[in-house]
Amino acid sequence: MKDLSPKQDQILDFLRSFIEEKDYPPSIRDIQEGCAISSTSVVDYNLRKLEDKGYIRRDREISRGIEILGARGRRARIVEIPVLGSIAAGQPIPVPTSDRFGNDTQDMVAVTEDMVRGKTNVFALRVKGTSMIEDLIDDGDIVFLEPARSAVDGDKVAVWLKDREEVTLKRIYHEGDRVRLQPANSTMQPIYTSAENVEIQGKFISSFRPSD
Amino acid sequence: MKDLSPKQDQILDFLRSFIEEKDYPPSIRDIQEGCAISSTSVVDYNLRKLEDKGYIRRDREISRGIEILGARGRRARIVEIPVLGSIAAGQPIPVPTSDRFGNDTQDMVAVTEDMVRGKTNVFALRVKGTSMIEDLIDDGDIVFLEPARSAVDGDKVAVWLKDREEVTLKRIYHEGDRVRLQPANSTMQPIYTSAENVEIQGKFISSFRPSD
DNA sequence: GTTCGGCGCGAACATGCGTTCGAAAGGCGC
DNA sequence: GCGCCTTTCGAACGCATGTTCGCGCCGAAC
Repeated sequence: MKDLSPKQDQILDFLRSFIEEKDYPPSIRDIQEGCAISSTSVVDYNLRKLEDKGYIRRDREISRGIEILGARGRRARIVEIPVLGSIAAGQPIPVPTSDRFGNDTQDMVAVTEDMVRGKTNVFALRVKGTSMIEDLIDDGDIVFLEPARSAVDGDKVAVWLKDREEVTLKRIYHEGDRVRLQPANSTMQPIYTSAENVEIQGKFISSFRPSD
Repeated sequence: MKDLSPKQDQILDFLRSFIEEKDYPPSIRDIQEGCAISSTSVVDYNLRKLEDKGYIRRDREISRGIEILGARGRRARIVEIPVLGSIAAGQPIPVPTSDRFGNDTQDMVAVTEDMVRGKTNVFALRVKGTSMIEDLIDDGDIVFLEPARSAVDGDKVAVWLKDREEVTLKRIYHEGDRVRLQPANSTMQPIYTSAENVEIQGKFISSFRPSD
């Protein structure tokens, strides 16, 4: 796992840029041409070296069976999260689409999965307004939520208010047969409504502030 | 760009999971086996259909020359950002390493590049303490910074304090030949020090709060 | 019924591509 | 100089893989 020869370094660089551009690994002969090497066996030789040193992984007998390891290669699992819309701005958010891949032009953000704690089906919303400012959630923040239909008192949840036809982000408290939706902003009043009127959409996981 | 047959849908799914797992696209025959198709020509046929419909791109005559387009394929540029250490906790942070890829075991987070506004060489730090709480930066947050050697008054910057040998995140104000490092916490006092004593490391871009 | 187009099938073909082998050309210590 | 190892070279071998073509199997339109 030490330093590598200039040629190996060159090959590694070529590997990266090739994959970056084409989205699939190069063949031995691609590398040969790309690095101006005279023989395929030289490429093979150095590839073995790189494998020994742990920089790449190769699937033998398989064309283009090269995988970059280490640093960039030991890639953390990356999840792409749809940004479904805005929250607490009065307008309804689109119902979480069937995901799969119909949502072509939809906003997406990608994060390492530890940023959403390995949860699945996480979605995101843009926060409008400062109703949760004391929970350090500001206007313009992006909040990550995991789908949920229920929550315990004090949870920060996105809820659908049937009568208002809007989604809002608040702390939730069950009080008998009604629900208190508590903003984290001392200048704002809680919303009291009936339990039937609220439909929990998701629970707060984490948040991101795009800019200053 | 309309709906696709069950077989095409299946192939597309297989493509995704294969690439996800192996890091390189499957061959025609890989698809054949993986989807229990009896002939390679059937795969080829449906692959052409998928290409016509714009779901994939193929490089002819090239083994495994398949690239997924659309939705997941038109992948947003993802940048990996090193989390260099903690800030404002008293201990120094390691000097931003030479990047390239010597930093194997280093913590990394990946985000879409719009989350760091396309800046380059961005790095990240974990925040310790609540000295910036009123700027909505809490203990445990991860802040993204762009390298900078100077800043204008009011900027949130990470500065190296030579005499204390520590890095801290504060708002900076130049006051004559001295510098005021202003915490965003009314219970804390600003730090006054000489301009020579501070070395600006980076400017605040954005922040992320991992958990509730 | 017949026809036609979408789709699947299997086999053969041509070539892309990984692998192997023998030989030779450097470094490096002796 | 002499060994010994690493690296390079060129060519051939052979499997892996993309491509093609003729032939069936429908279901829809006529």
